[in-house]
Amino acid sequence: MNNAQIAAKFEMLADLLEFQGANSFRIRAYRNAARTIESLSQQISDILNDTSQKLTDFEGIGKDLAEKCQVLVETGKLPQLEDLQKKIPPSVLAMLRIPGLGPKKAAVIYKELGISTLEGLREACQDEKIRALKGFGAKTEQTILSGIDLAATADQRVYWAKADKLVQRLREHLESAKGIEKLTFAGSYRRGKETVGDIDILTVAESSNEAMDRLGEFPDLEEVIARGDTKMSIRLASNMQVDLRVVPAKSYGAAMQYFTGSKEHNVKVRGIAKQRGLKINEYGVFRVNDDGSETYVAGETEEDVYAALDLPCFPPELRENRDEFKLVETGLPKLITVEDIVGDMHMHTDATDGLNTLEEMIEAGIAKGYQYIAITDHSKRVSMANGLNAERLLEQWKTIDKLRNKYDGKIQILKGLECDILEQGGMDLPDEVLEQGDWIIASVHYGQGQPKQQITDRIVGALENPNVCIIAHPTGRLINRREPYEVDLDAVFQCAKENKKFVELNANPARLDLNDVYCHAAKGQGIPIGINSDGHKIEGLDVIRYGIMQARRAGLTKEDVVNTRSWDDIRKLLGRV
DNA sequence: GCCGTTTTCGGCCCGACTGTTTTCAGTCG
Repeated sequence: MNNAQIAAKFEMLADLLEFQGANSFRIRAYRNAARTIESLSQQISDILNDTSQKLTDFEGIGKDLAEKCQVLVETGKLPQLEDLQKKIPPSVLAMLRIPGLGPKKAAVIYKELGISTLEGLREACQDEKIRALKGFGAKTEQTILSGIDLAATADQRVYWAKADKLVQRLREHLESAKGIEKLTFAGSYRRGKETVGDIDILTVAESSNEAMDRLGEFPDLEEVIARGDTKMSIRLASNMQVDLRVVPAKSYGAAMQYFTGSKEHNVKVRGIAKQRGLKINEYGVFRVNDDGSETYVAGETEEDVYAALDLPCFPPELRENRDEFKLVETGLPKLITVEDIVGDMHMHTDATDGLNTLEEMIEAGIAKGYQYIAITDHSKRVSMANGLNAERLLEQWKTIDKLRNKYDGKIQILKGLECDILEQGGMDLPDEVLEQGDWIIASVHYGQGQPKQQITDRIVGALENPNVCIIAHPTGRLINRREPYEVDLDAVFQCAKENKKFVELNANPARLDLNDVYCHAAKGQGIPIGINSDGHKIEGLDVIRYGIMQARRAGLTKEDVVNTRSWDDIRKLLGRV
């Protein structure tokens, strides 16, 4: 049983306990543990087998949950969870996804009416049975009814890149309103998470009514969910929820801090404030006086808010309560920026499945101001993409030789290849061909469903090939679409380290592979990470910034990344000079 | 259920909005 599966069991247990009305802190403990487990770069099973480590060393995992992890790893089951599932049909949990219907109300519906499915709930609403329950009314019944269809799609999160397009439109729309003095998009969008579930907007405005009216005029609006004096929530036709908060200028920084999150980061910050006799909320930092009154200490800027707690202003990407508070002692890392990138080392041309010619891609690289690019078309196994055989590849490299004269002094053009790692293991093209290139990427495209050992052996084998420089998209995951393959990344990292090889952070917004947790782990091992576009057309080169966002979440600095260096320095890293 | 430089017990973040209430519980973020 892997970490994701263990975390899912704990989440399920938390859901069921919540439904039962259990102690809320106990429920939180399960959820915290699930989060911790999901962000571990090592498998729980490996930690259990390693006598030098204890599960209880990890935050949020105590004696009890460590034992439950062990039971899950050994048996794949959790007796406590199975007992609960016997009492509560899993289908009732679907009710919790209906906006406005939480565990308390759902429990009443289940207990009083015996309803356990969304269909049963729909019928009860239509028969006006829900409004008869204590604490319910006609309005609640209507909310539930119209929320049932939403429940199916409610927790769909969109790629950050897609959220960004929406944010730009919202920004333009709101900025044209009169009296909006400040405007920030907070939440997971600001933290640069790979996916975004809703949009949080924060403003300082002369009139909150005008700001809200303006949001109400947004063309994609489907419904206004709530609107009060300072807060408004709307749902767009795409089902995306947008929340707007209007705050006073002296609270703007505090509100930014508060609404940027993450929730877990803020819980920690609040705890630190409390230890110091301070209170922090979206309006500011306050000193709690002996008589119970409160004095405003800070709140105008985020820097002020953190400074009031003797904390540095954490970059939003680090605010996950992973290890950012521990980093304070040694100083926060200076996170990488788009400007640090001096080359792109993974792209395709129309020789295979790209849309633009070799020269067009080179010109695009020059337009980006890069020192170098690597042309890395597919190898022959990827027949669907018209992959290159030895003859066509060598022909392309000859052309590059000629183009190097033409573009001398403007950009370095590396002879590269994205060479397929074959299903049975081994590289798609022979070593005597590969060794004539500058930059060989190895990647898996076929046999993604193979067992862990087999697929790991293939990747490790590729890294041991002296011609290979880097593993592209090492887990193969596609966000929201395809799970990662069952690769043992510990073994991959170990091998990369021993052989002075690199791993890729593929910047395509659907891949972002490696993810933040594994990039952080690779950095910890001292393995350089290449952030590449995998562009299949000129505009495809623009995705680098999504990769940078992910890299920042992993705490990467310029020094951790391959293509912030000159090509000569990269060759040194590879031990080739 | 977790955690500890006041603590091994008694805390565990906190405010806005809605609906159903006559002062508050539930939900959400």
